[in-house]
This record gives sequence, structure tokens and C-alpha cells, in this order.
Amino acid sequence: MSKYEIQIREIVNMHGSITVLELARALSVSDQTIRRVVRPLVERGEIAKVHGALVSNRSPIDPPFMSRMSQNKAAKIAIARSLLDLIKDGDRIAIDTGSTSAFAAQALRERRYLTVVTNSAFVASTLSMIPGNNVSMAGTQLRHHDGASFDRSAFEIIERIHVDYALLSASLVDERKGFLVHEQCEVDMATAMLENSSKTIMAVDHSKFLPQNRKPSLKQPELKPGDYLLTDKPVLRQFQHLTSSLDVIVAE
Amino acid sequence: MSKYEIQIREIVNMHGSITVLELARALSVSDQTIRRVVRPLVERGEIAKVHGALVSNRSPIDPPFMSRMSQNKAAKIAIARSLLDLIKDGDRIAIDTGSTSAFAAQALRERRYLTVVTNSAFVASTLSMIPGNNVSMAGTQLRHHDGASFDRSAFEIIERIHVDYALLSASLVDERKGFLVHEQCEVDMATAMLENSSKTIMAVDHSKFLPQNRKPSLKQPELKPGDYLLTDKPVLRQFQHLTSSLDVIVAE
DNA sequence: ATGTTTTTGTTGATTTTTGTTGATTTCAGG
DNA sequence: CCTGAAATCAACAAAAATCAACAAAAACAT
Repeated sequence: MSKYEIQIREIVNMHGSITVLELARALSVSDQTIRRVVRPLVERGEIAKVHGALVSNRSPIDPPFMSRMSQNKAAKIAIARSLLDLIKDGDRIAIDTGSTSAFAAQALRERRYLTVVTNSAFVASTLSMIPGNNVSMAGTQLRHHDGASFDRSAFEIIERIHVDYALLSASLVDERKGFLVHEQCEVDMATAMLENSSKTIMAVDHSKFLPQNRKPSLKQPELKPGDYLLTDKPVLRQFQHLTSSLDVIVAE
Repeated sequence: MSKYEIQIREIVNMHGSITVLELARALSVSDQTIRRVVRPLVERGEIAKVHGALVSNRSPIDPPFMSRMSQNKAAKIAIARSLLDLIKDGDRIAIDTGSTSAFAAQALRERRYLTVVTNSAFVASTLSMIPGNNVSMAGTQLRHHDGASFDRSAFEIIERIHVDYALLSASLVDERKGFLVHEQCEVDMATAMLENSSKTIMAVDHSKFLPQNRKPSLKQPELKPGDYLLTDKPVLRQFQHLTSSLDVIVAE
């Protein structure tokens, strides 16, 4: 078994079909290496191969949430790990939805005796298994695209539990408008979490500072002075006015 | 046991796959040290190693919390797969907690347009990612040992949603007393699910028919004639009186 | 403080994997 | 059926990863 195997399976399943050369470029290795690694995979029937391309033999279920999980994975993992410097055993924390929060939840499994409240079923499920944690799932009906809830009961529960930290995220950081997301319900949830926490941690990887094709337009609530910004590269000049009152933590 | 062990396991599982050198840099020790620490981990099967990288051995079909307690994995997977013969696209189903249900949820990712209601955060999270599904998480506060909820709101939600099937499980099948579990809240939940479903599916692998060291004592609600019993080996003579009115399905 | 044990880093030999080259095969279109 | 372009394969040299052994450093008990 080669070290590229997992990645190859992932990429092939995600694309449905991809040429050997594209795959080679994606992993920055030669096409010959791809062929070599792929041969046993094909023999075991884990992926199929035709002249010219590799094709996935799996039903195309790729949940969109999972594909977002694998974008900028390294950056998100770095951010998640440096969150551990902030959150200590016994802390109380509210966590929002999103792939960054999903990685954060994974990292927080190292902590014990956390009080967690979240509207993400994934986060709730991940952290509820840890002995000593006290996890509350806010909300009932789950959105299919990320397994999060934004119904009335979700807000009621968030507003009932006061925590030390609110871990929030954003889809895009705009030079002028600040932290943006796509949907109003996400803003509402972020506002509720922010208002019921002592400090807020905004976690955004560096790709959120770059222009995107699908532009969000709704503004996240204003952060308080002394709140944290957690990112993986130094904040560029043109964004610094957004972060001047914040405690900026750069994970490497 | 080395002091790096926990960190290494964490990092490897989080990345899925990582080179020895990257890991060495992350912990700022030499590559040789990593190799040394990793060797026993690999021997114990806690992580896997290939030339060039360490890879997490957690397969995606493994419900995460079952890493140690998933006995009879093969049987549970077989049961989960044969559940697919019963549950069709568009069906409505209530699912209880437990390792069998966790595997069932994994299998049900193949189905679309399911209406799911469950008190298990893991099941909810797994199935909510599938496009077209409508998943409701019943309950707020989650038990740490299995990420399930048994609070009042959990019952309210179960009782509000009527479904085609209730998927239940048990800890032990007793020759005289029938299907048993450890806790009253589990019985209550099973009762609520059973009462709000057209048919009930009781899923128990063959090990549940054998004597156990930690004996449960609480009786699951009576199944209705025509309900299903899903198991992985033919029901022995002495248990057949329990299943005479049921539709027994044996997965192989 | 001293000696012992354990852990860690370094070196060089050995093994495995990777990239390159050129020959061979497959595919699409006339 | 033939032909040219692209894809694949085989083999060898280069690069990277691994291993074993020893010395240095750290942790430990006395």
C-alpha cells in the first residue's frame, strides 16, 4: 500500500473520473507513479480504469460537506490545533457549523470536561463521545448540506447556555464589509452565540481572504475588542483595519 | 509508552495520512524518534504504516466511537447491509442508539429521500449529510458514552413524527424474558419509537443470544406480529417462541 | 552530586520508491 | 486497414525512506 492511496481514492471518488495526468499534477508526482499505485487498487476493484482515465465505481454520494472538508485541509488542521492553546480542559464553548469547526471539534477531542453547545450534528456527535464532556445539541431538524440546525429550538438552547468562548467562522473576508456568510440564519446563529459567550473566536483560513466565485453577502455580527482572530497566515495590510482591536493568532 | 504517543495518534487520525518527516517537524523531534515511537503503535494495530507515510486505519465505515467496543463488526455490517432490502428510498425511519444502529446508519447512506428521526447524534450526523434526506435529531443533552439523548424533548420529538419503521436493538436476548437492555430510558425510547411507527425492526447479532458477563435486566416493549427480527445466524430452537409471530430475516 | 537507565540524535549502509527514457500498445478518424 | 497522437509499459538510474548501531543528552533514583 502506497502513501498516495488514500488521496487517490478520495480524488477519484470526488471527481467521478479523472485522467492519470491530471491526478499526477494534483499530487505533483509523475504519471508513472500514479499508474504504479493505481494498479493494485484496480486489481482489488476499489476503483476502475479505462484507457485514458480512472473512474470511480462508487455511487456518487459525495456529500458536499465532505468535499469542503478536504479543501485547505492543512490550513484548517493547523488552525484547529492552535485552538488547543486557547481552549483548556473544563472550558465552555459554543461551536458553529462549517468545515473549520468540524476540524476544531476533532482537535478538541484532546480536551476533557468541556461544556459544548452546538447546532452542528457532526460537532455534537464528535465531542459527545469524549468521557467527561457535557454536550448539548441545539436544534432538531438538520439541513442536509451540513447537518446543522437553525430552527427555533436551536436558538432557544444557545440562548439558554452561557459559555466562555464562541467559535465562529465565515465564508469570506471582505476588505470593506468584514466577515461574510451566505445565509441569514447563519448570521442569526452567530449573533446568538456571540451574545451568550464571554469571548468570541473567529476562525478563518487564509483562503477566505481571497476572492471567490460564489460571493456571500451577509455580514457576521461585530466582534468585541479583545476577541480572537484565528488564521493560518499573517493578515495582509488591507485587512488589518478589521483586526486592529482583535487578538490575532496565526497558526503555522 | 512514549509521551508522544497520544499526539501522534491524534495527528495521524486527523490527517488520514502523514509522512514521518512531517510528523517529526510537527513535534520537533528527529524522524528516527518518530519511527521508534510508531513501531509499537503499528504492532498493536493502532495505526498503519506504509513506506513513506503513516496512515490512519480508521475505515470510513467504522463508526468512530466503536474503535474498541465494536465486537462482531462483521455481523453488524452484514445486518446493516440486509437492512437495505427492507428500507427503500423515501422511507421514514426512527433509529435508536447503539453500535448496530451506527452501522445501519452507515449502510443507509446509500438510500435517498429518507425521513429519519433519531436520538443518536452519530446517526443524525451521518444521515443528515446525504442530499435529499430529512433528518431530525431528537433531544438536546447528549450522554457521553454513546452521544445519545434521552431528555424530555427527545421523547416529544419522537412522538411528534410518525414513521414507517422503527429500528431498535437490544443488549441481550433472554430465552424467557425476551429482548433486554440495561437502562430504563432505553426502554422508554424504544417504546416511544415503536408506538409511532408502522413496523418495528429489531436488529440483534447472534452474540446477543449468548450469555454475557454484564447482564441487562430491562425488557424492551413487546413487538407486534409481522414486525421484523434482523439477525445474522438462524434463530436457535430455544428462542423460536420469541420470534414465532415475527418475520425473521437472517443476513449472511 | 553520582551512577544508572532511558530516551534521543547522528551517521552510514540498505531497501524501497520515484522519475526518465524509449519501446509498445491503444484509440479515433480517414 | 492504416496512421498519428496519446496512453501505457519496462527497465534502469537517482532520490528518498528505512534501519541498525553508537554516542550524546535527559531523566531517574540513590
